[in-house]
Amino acid sequence: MSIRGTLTAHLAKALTQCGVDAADVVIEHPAQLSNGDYATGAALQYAKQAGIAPRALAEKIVAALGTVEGVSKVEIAGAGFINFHLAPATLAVSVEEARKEDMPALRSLGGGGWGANKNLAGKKVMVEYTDPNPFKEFHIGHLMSNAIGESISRLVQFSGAEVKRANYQGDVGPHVAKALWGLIKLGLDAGSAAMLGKAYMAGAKAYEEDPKAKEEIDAINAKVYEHSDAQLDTLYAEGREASLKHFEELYDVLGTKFDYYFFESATAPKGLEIVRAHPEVFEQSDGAVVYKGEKAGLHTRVFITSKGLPTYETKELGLAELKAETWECDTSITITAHEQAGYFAVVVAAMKEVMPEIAAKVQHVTHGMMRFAEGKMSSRTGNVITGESLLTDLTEAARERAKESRADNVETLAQNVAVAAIKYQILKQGSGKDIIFDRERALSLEGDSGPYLQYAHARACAVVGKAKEQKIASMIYHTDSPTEIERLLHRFPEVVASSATLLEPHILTTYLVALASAFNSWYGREQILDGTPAAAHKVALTDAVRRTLKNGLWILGIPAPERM
RNA sequence: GCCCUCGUAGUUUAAUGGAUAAAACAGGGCUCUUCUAAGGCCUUGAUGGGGGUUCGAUUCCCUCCGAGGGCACCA
Repeated sequence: MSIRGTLTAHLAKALTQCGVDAADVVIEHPAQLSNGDYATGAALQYAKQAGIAPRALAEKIVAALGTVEGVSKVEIAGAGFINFHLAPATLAVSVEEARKEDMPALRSLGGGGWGANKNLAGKKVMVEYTDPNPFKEFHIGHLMSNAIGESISRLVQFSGAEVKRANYQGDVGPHVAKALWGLIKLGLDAGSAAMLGKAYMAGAKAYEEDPKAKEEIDAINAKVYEHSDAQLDTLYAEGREASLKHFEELYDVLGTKFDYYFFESATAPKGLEIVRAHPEVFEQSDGAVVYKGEKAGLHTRVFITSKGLPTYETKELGLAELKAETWECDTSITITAHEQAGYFAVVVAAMKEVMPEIAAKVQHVTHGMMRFAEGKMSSRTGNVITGESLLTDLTEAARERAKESRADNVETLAQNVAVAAIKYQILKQGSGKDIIFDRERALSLEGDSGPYLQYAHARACAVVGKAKEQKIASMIYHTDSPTEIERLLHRFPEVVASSATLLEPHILTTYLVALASAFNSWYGREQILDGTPAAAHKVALTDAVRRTLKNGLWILGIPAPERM
């Protein structure tokens, strides 16, 4: 049993002995390490029920607890908190665990077993994220969805579930028609991703401003659905391929590998079939087919337009069925921006009526929008900032530093640092809030940042490597009085577990910075390879930090270079 | 108008209802002839207003103010 489990069991028993009927026993990690490794406010919580003062109850509880194996000290603090300090030997177990070699079976999980849990063992989870649209730019929102989705996928994997990554892309619809219109009018090359972006911008602008262009674009849209124009189909195929190929290059840099790709061209007919098969659910209204969300406390949305074309809502129903046919899972998570929450709620309400088994598995995770700190709305060139240009700019900034690093490959390091900078800024905060992206801050590559974590990891790697070279032993002495580092290391698996349960990568991010900071501070104070017998212990500790940062960064989807 | 998020140092973010509200950046001052200075050390500074629930509220409830998003043929 874990030390946490042991503590909870002992505490529950002690509370009962004190005559307290405790519904739940809460054990937390004190924010301040000086307050111990675990703590409970049970005495405060149940003082009223017990009819005595909190501190008096705390003393009774501590007396009833007796000795708990693995705990070296129990103290009462503040208003009546009971703080538990773990024995050095208990902490040493965690440190050794952190240093264990990866088990081959777990190697595919990046860092291996340290920090993993079995909370979702045997479960199958599909995570859909990124979702860029071919023919359009890969924008900041896609970068956000990608960073969050990848990290959630990995958290779920670290919880023992089998995960499949899915990417859903809009390869039909008005935006495609706009891009095709632009390609034709401007005579651009459909084989170039950059030209596609240009064509789309032109088409989108004309659609708003020119009624004739709008008519033409609508006609193209219909033709693409119907495949009624061979020439158009050829152009379409060329553009689609170029776009998808380009996205693939970005996924490679970002560290995502999708298992399934779904396309609107496939979900649209499927969705239409579903909607048409359920006239009792979807109603006719002003020539369109709608779902009246009011019956579920929501609002009405159009599923099939009066022109007979499926909307995104209908395609989403088709997607849900397509996913279920492709891979049967227990949970299907979709990551989108918060602006789609209202739309998604209506789709799920409709889904509950027409395919309840599938609807029951659906989970929607939303994130805020990325906005830019004032006065920094455009990139140097004056264009809108795309996800790609942001990456390019960050890589350029990182390259200057990388040139003076120890990296074998400057370009690779620069790219890794850039990915770390951007992903960190996305993952460091809780979901729901808009992300204010400050490019100056991100480009500085200092302080509370992805590169900070990478640097601490690389530094730990260097020390461990040097120790190996000098054939210095590496082992933990249980007699040593534990430092902040051991105590933080012990928390890692629990942090990963709660981060995974809440699907909140920022919990892990916050923890890793605390660990890296404690390590850097200790590094500044201590000479690790000091030629004394104590060096063995310090090397082991450094090794455990290295491994924890490595696994933690892996979960965040941030590369962990060994030299920089 | 209705619905969904969100208001914490100058700025960007932390804080499963708990302890002295934690960091980073920016500002000021130190620190590489010792293992990586993308580092370390010192220093100034905050819970939008008002009620309520609670032993205890940044956290939960109500209200006001403010920001962002959504609400029929876009995705």
